[in-house]
Amino acid sequence: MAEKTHTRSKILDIAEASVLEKGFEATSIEEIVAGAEISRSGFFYHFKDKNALARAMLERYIDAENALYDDIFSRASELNDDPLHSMLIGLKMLAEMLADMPEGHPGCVIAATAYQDRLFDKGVQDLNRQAILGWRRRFRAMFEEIAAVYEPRDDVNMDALGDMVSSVVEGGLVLQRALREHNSASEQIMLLRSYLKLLFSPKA
Amino acid sequence: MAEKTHTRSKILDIAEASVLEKGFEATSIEEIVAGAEISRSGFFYHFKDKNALARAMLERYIDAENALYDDIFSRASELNDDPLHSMLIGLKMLAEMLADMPEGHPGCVIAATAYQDRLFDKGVQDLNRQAILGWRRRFRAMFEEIAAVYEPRDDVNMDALGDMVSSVVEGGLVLQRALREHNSASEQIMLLRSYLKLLFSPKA
DNA sequence: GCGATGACTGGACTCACGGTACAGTTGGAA
DNA sequence: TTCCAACTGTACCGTGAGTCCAGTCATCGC
Repeated sequence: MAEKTHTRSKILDIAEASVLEKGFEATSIEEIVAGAEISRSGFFYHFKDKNALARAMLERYIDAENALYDDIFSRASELNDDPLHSMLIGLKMLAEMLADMPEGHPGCVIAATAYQDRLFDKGVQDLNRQAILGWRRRFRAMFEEIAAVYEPRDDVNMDALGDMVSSVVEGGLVLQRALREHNSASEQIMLLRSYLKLLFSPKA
Repeated sequence: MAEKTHTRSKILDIAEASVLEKGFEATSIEEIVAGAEISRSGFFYHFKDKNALARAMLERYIDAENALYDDIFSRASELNDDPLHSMLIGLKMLAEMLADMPEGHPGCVIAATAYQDRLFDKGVQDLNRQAILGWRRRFRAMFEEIAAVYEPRDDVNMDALGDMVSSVVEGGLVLQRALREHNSASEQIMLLRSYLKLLFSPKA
């Protein structure tokens, strides 16, 4: 996602950092333009309003998240041919990555937009929805591949299981933020990993 | 939590409904006073500012959530003496309860305040934190009781496992909100139930 | 060299909303 | 009757989003 201009991407950088730190509403345009060293008019030249900014941020974040998942799980599948084991390796890598991000992970962006609903227009909300549905498909496919090899030990809804990755990440990030602990999200992912290990363990 | 006055609790009712529907920031005082049929001054008579309102809402919500957990898990333990089975019954009841709430569950309140951070004062954030820590202790104790009977099939961090209930509820609610599906949270709880079933299943 | 265009700046303005200040009203308990 | 809690009404301030618009400056095709 090469930005059209340097200024535009600079605005997005500053805005993202500020939104992650204190939320979208609490991030003022004043503050963004000060950080980006531009004028207020300059901001509105690039973004029609705060909604357009939210949309651009969300797009950027979703692309980054998809790239991250692509990277992690392709590296994991290179390390092990078995679909279950490569999934477990991938989740471990994801957990480590989250633990290494001291000031939290942009996953917040999804929850933040979800919880500020009417503040954003339909475009932003659809973007959010489509991203989560994309992750559902992605992980569902991976779980089906695993299930073809290891018969699941419990009868589970595969769509829900696909959603579980997003759910655990988001839930973990909520706790992490509320508790001011920096490892909740990675611990929750390790529990998901534990679940998958048991769910797809070969029958005795 | 009997409210001091009728008006005060009416304000909280209206505010809660509006916050659940569109978020805290998007809920204006103007709108609350119109709904409660009082004057702006009346609002500020009861609440020093929006922060005080948030705090009161959070307190009310946390009390209700605790009462809900008390109710569900005490009923569940009456239905079955075994700690694992009563936990599984309780989670099923929780899932059904969430599925029956068409317009979502106030769990949002926790995530909403978590994601609007700097908007609230330390008091509100601590309230949030203490509530989650309380739930961690509650469920951790229940899981330890189960683990005393059924040796866990995987080595898990018991604090993280205690947190998992809150995490799954919050994560599920985020998805539910973002996807505009009304059963994500209950499905995620059923997956947590499935995990616990496998984790504490008697060894073959 | 010239005009068009893209990327801005500056300033004046409106509006909504949170919040303050304070004087006045009302109904019921002591 | 007096006192107080629970309000109402009005006027006012600051902040931040968003609009409008005139002007600047560099660059690129012609």
